Amino acid sequence: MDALSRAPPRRTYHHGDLRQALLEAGIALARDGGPGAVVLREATRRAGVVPNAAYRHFASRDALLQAVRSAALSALAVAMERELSRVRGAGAQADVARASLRAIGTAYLRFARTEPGLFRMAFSVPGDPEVARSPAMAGRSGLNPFQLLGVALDRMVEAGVLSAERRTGAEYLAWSAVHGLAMLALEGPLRRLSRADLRQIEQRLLTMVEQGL
Amino acid sequence: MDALSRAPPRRTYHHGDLRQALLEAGIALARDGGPGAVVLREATRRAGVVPNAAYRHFASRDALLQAVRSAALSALAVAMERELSRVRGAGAQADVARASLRAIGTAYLRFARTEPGLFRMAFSVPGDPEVARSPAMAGRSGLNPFQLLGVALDRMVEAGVLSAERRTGAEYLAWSAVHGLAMLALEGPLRRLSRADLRQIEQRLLTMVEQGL
DNA sequence: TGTACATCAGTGAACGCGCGTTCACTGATGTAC
DNA sequence: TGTACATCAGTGAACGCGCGTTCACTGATGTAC
Repeated sequence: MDALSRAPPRRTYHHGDLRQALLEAGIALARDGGPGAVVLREATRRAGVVPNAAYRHFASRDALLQAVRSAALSALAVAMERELSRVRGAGAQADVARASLRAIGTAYLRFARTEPGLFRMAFSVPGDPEVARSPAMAGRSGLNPFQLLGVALDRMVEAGVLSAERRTGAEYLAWSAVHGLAMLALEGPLRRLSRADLRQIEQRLLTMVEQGL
Repeated sequence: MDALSRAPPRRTYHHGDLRQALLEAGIALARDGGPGAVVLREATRRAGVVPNAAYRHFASRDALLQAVRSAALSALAVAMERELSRVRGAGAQADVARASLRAIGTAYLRFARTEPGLFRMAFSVPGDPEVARSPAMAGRSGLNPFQLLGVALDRMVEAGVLSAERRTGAEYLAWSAVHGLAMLALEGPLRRLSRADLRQIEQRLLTMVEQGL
């Protein structure tokens, strides 16, 4: 256990890229265990370094936490982009627009299911900037998850599927629905649902959003 | 500070109703601070009792936590019932049904806004039984929040506003939407929204659910 | 090419923290006769 | 009505835990001349 989590002894006095190593250790910790599992001392252990060495690279535990959170948001953005890329090419503009929104939602829900630790990291950490502009939180496109959702909604307006009036604040509505299901399934009362049932509900939820927006 | 949180010294050796006192202290702690703030030692301090005395009444910290969680769910149920009682009497069956569902949602969102600590207590605690039948989680009607939602949806079917087919699992969809908004507004990226903006989004969300179901 | 020295990135040891929980105890209460 | 004694509900003292963080340090690196 412990031996596995320790890095092999270094031959050099300097680490090389401790900051990156700590960040990666933090991400690994978040992955299985969520925010609470991101423990500074454990990250240094994994990097094969003495605890206080972390302070050369992060001002505090919270600074590390924020860095991991950015990475989690970025991973979500990438997952969304991947799902979006499967939509392109298909039929009429309206259909593409709708499918794009759905892809965003699908990716969000799948991310929550397959990376619960990172998902909680991304959204249930006191992270100060609401949805900051930092590229650290973005995907390849340079857009963060919230911005990707916004673009998808814009496309729906362009395609004439969503009125400009209803467009305003629509990200909050769509986001809420999808986020709520993710949370309830993750650590709420829907935890015990079978994966099949859950998937079905996910699809119905996305349909509800599509029709209700 | 500390003096305030300590109970006046007892005159009797026995407390009288320590279990209840600990539970109430736990609720107070949850109220401002959420689950993490429910600390066994602090609860005993407030009850004016030595830390380990708690173990006569709760097997562990987690047992206390679960009791507080039940109380939080019960409080939510009561809030829903209160909002529901304002609907009765009005017009056509269909309208009443729709208004009832909306009342449930409104109460849920308001509870999250006005009692954030209890809200988090109710839903982000590892509480084992998914939505248990325990009366400790219920309101005056004997129904817990989830069951109240179910009844409201049933009424919509009776009123012909919702098809039986779409009824199945509809609680998950409605619940998700409302829960997601509550969470995002509470500790997520929507935290900084003004209360007025938030209320407006809440209403739009409820409309989306109504139309999308 | 070689040396002096400032700067950087680690080490080693120690802190205080408050927590949940266990142990052996004692004061108070209520029940049987 | 009075007493003996089991049971109950508190006390007192102590534990180990792992954490984040601070301090004074030293080994390695790179830059100026």
